[in-house]
Amino acid sequence: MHKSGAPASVAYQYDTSNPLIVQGDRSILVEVDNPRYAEARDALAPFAELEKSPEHIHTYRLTPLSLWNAAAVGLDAQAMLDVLSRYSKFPLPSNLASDIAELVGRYGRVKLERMESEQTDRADEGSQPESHAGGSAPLAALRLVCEDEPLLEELARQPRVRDFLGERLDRHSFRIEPAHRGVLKQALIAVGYPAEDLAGYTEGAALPIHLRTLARSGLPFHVRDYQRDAVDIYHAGGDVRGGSGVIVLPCGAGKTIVGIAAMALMQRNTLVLTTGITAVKQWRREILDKTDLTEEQVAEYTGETKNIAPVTLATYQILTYRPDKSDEFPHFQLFDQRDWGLIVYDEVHLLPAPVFRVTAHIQARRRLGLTATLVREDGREADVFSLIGPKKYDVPWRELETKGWIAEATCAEIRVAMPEPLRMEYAVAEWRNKYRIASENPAKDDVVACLLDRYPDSRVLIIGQYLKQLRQMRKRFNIPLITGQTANSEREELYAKFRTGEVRSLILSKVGNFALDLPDANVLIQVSGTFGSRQEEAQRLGRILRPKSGGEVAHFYTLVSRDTREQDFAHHRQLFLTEQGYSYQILDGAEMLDDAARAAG
DNA sequence: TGAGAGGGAA
DNA sequence: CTAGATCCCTCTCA
Repeated sequence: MHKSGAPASVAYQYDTSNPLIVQGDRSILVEVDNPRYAEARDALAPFAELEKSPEHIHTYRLTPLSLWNAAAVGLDAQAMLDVLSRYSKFPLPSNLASDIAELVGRYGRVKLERMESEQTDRADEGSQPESHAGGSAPLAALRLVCEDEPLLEELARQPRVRDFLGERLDRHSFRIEPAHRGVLKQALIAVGYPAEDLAGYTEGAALPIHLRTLARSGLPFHVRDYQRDAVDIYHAGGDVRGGSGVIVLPCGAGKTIVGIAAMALMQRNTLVLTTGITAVKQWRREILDKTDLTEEQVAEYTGETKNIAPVTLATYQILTYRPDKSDEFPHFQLFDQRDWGLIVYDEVHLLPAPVFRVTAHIQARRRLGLTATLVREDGREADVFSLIGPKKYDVPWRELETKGWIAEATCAEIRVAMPEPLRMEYAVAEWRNKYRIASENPAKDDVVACLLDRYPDSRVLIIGQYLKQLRQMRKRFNIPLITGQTANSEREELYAKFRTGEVRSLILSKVGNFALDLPDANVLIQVSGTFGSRQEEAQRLGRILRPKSGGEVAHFYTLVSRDTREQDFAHHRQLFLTEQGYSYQILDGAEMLDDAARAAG
């Protein structure tokens, strides 16, 4: 997917009209108003992380993890330096080239390999897989290999790493117990040398799966180009380089289809882990609709049904369940119930700690992570990298927009002043209460009214975090409200009415973050949200990204109290989408109201 | 046997 | 930092 840039010998035209300032601390300043901004941003995105995005200058950073993820898809240091040089105002800081080369070069300096050389060759995907009724073969021992002897010595002396090394095999390698494969990788990334895992996988029990060209629903079905690319790249290198990693795709881009296509490629018993029961049901529906598997072959393993079949769908929560604080996780046995050949981690950015732990023990199983935003709010990205695998594929959201797979969307941040008495309340409030006071700013209601008037023919969703605030809006606008307390039957009824247009707008609490069956809308108004959650922002935008029949543009508005903590959190929330190429227009709430009043005469 | 409420967890 | 939603278990009631 990523092409390496110009050859190293090219002389660059450093010019102050270029958009980047590259600094020695591996931060990069990007001029947003520069004509080459979009181009530079897209070139930067594969190996840099957006850290701050105030109006005019954005700050990106080359973090070890962003560089290693790029290295894992084959981007080399020279290609990255080429990008920086091409868009830089000034010659790069003298230390930077060696600094980047050093960091990027660390990925793969140590490798995990299988001990035996007589690796049994597996038949290619095209041919019929043989059946493996007898369960998995005994796990072969592994070795950690590093051609750089002093480095290996240094690593072997690191306390965190030392414990997982077996006997010294020769100058360049140690024996590794298969059980230590995961924890060793975690230790190595923690000391700054992520291992490249080339030890391969156990086959898993065979399961013939074929994709239908005509879905059971009667609609034609085919895997889209980018979905096919994602699976091919995930699998590239067969069982040595392929077979584990993460695919990043926007909400609504069909991650389930990617998972199903991976299953069809592997032809193995598969365990799918998801965030909730509704997701389990959705996966099951899709699998039955789009493959030739039968009802009996696809089982749900959740709080309500505990079936196990060649394809089993489970929730993260049932895995993390522990009776009375014991250290036992009774449902972990699910991992041993079958000879799984593939484990799919849906919404891998939400993977909970105990599932990391068990995943560390099953590193011989192929693993596929799926997510819309690889960023976690808890800083455990390194665990995803070492235990699920590096990022294998992503497409900027805007690229899918250009191709028409997701709707074009505009984003706007509307700053709303707080009324005078509230400003005083805010000023004297305790630090921890300020966010809520700002979020519930009642002046937002007037702006919502204004937006509702502006889009009389659109389907509008209003999403917020505080029930009190939402109830107030329901009262004022007489729009139905759905919260966690709303009975399922009532939810479905409202969704259905919204779909047919009988109900034009809905107010949603945090249910809107999870509801998979929520119909698509054209306009989304966010009136409050969870602190700085980038993921939530992305998820909510995703609600309006389904392509519109007439190709209409979707609109995302986020309402923020001016000069408050909420504004700071709002900025953090926007980072991921900004990285994806969306820009937030800043609007003034008071001006909007004035304009609306004038227009009304 | 199944539905529904309540508590605890992350 | 908080509030809210979800899920899983157990208990109760029919």
